[in-house]
Parts: sequence; C-alpha cells; structure tokens
Amino acid sequence: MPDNPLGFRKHNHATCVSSAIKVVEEDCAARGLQLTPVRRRTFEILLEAHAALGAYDVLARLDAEGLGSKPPVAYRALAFLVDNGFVHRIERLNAFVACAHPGAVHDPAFMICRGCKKVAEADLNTNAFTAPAAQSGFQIEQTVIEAEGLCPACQTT
Amino acid sequence: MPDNPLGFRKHNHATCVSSAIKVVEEDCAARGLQLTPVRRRTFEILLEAHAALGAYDVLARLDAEGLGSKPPVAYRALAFLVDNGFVHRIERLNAFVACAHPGAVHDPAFMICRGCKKVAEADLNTNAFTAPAAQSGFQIEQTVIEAEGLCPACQTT
DNA sequence: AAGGTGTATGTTATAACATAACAAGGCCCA
DNA sequence: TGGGCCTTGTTATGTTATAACATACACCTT
Repeated sequence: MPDNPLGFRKHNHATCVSSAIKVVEEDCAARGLQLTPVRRRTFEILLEAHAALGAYDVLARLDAEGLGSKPPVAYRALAFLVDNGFVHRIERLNAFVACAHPGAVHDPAFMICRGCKKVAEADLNTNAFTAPAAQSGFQIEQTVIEAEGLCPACQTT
Repeated sequence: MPDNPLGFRKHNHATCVSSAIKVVEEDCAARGLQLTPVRRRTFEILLEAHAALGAYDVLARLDAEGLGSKPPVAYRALAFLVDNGFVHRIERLNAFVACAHPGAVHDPAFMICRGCKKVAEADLNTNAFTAPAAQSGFQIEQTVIEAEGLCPACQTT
C-alpha cells in the first residue's frame, strides 16, 4: 500500500500487516524508541482491523490478551503511536487508525467509509490551506482533513 | 464578514451579531423553520463568543438564563442549528461555532487558533479531495477540514 | 369541543470518550 | 547503591454525547 495513496482495494492483508510492523520495529530501533509489548500489540490490533477503532475497542482486545484493562493503558499506547507517526487519530470518529506509511512524516488526509468503517489514507500533495492561511497570516501547525462517504464496495450495496 | 473568507480581523462585533441573527431569522421564516427561544439564544451565545464553545459551555449559559439545564436541551438546539447550516461543529475541539455565512450552503474549512481559541472560517474554492476521491471511486458526502495553529495576534505574544 | 398529529421541550439515566494523579517496577549508569 | 528516567498499574474522576420516555403546546379535523 505504501506506494499508492488509495486504500479501499483488495490486498494481501497478512503481508501488509507484517511489513508495516517491520517498518515500525526498524523505525523504533533507529530512533531509540521502545516498542514495548503493549505498544506493539496495539499497533497490530489497529493494523489488523484496517479500520478506525475507538480506544475502548482497542482496550477490550488488549484486555482479552491480558495486556491491560484500564483506559490509561490503551490511551498511553495510542498516544505513543500517534506521537511517533505510526497511528493517526480520526477526529470525526474519535478513533484511531494505523498509518499507511509509518515512519514517513506526512500531513494525512482520510476517506472514511460510513458503510464498512474502513479508512483510507490519501496524500494530498497540495495543502489546500496554504493560500488562505498565508493571506490571513495564520500559522498552521496541524491539519485535520477527513472526508466521510461511501467506498466503492459499499456504494453498490 | 460574509464578504471575506478570513476571520481574525477586528470588526464591529455588535453589528456582526445583529446582522447574523437577522439573516438566520429570515432564513428560518423563508424555510418554515422554528427559531424558538432556546435555538435563537443558543445561536446568539455562539455568535457573541465568536469562538468555539463546547456543548456544556453553551448549556451553562442557557441554564443561567433559565432556558434549560439538561444536556439534551443544548445538544438538540445545536443539532438544529448545525443541520440547517447556521452553526458548524469543530471536530478537533468537540465544539461548535456560529457560521460566518449563515444560510449559504458551503463546505467549510476552519482555522483554529490554539492561543485565543478563535475560529475563522475559510472557503476553499477547490475541494482538495476531488481528485483522490474520484480516482478511488470514493463518494464524498461530507468533509472535515480544520487547521490548528496561531492567528496573527497570538503569534506575537 | 374532542381528539389526532406533529414539533418542541423536559427529564432521567447512562453510554462513550478521556485524563489527572499517584504507586510501583525495571533499567541504565554514575 | 542509589538516583533518574521511562513504562506500566490503578483509582478516581472529568468530559462529551445520546437513548428513552414524559409532557406541553399549536394546529387542524371532524
């Protein structure tokens, strides 16, 4: 997937999961970050879902595996992953999704299917805010760009 | 303000409030919508704040005026205003802001100042999502476009 | 006038999302 | 060996949001 900005297509999920986790492992090693069991498993859970999961959904899965049962455990692991660019928060859903390009710094945009709840990450090469922001003197630090709608598969149903 | 997409500038606030409420009144009359006291006051509260307020902030003000004390009162009024395009929800803040162009249908984008909490509405004439969405077959229904940063005034502090 | 329909409001209760604060363990290394 | 740092465990609570049901009121109908 990393070579394509679109994300609702069929793909070999096992491969996509294992390659993403490897990228994160290497990135953590290179940057001196600790990919602890809880953090690693949290990332895998999001990766396997290939959809946005709420913090409590993640927590329920962690709990089922004995990795933690209290909200802060999930929120901390998610914060670590978000802070380091491995996971994105979807504001619209109050939920989290594994990054399609872990390691690469980017300003992501998302397409959220309200049918299947899958989330595709798009890279908008032109930041649409640049012009209006420059004009008004507003200094952008972070952007939230999310579209909600129906993915190709869910349109036909 | 309606003739300018940018919103951190000085302006006559009393005028901006009274003209906005008038537009909403007329729009409701024209469309057969009931601008009840709670709804009207909720809109005014947001308008006067000229910033994003949480539902419970709005509720506290309504309560102080005897217009309702329970969450559903505020959420219902806000839902009415959002559904009819008079108010926008800011996902990033879980908060609400009065629309700068009430009545006009638009796909708004926001600049959120983390210093003063003011929110400016920008109209991006090109929907940045059009191309990637078309390419992937994703059918957009709604977009959330929000930038967080510092407004001109807060950059100097 | 009685009764039906639709819209809005009032109220209770709870669901869903999130974090502050403090305790405890492990690891490095001075 | 003890101090500093990071991570995890846990309690408690704060914040945001809605389901569900009851009431009120306007308007229209018969």
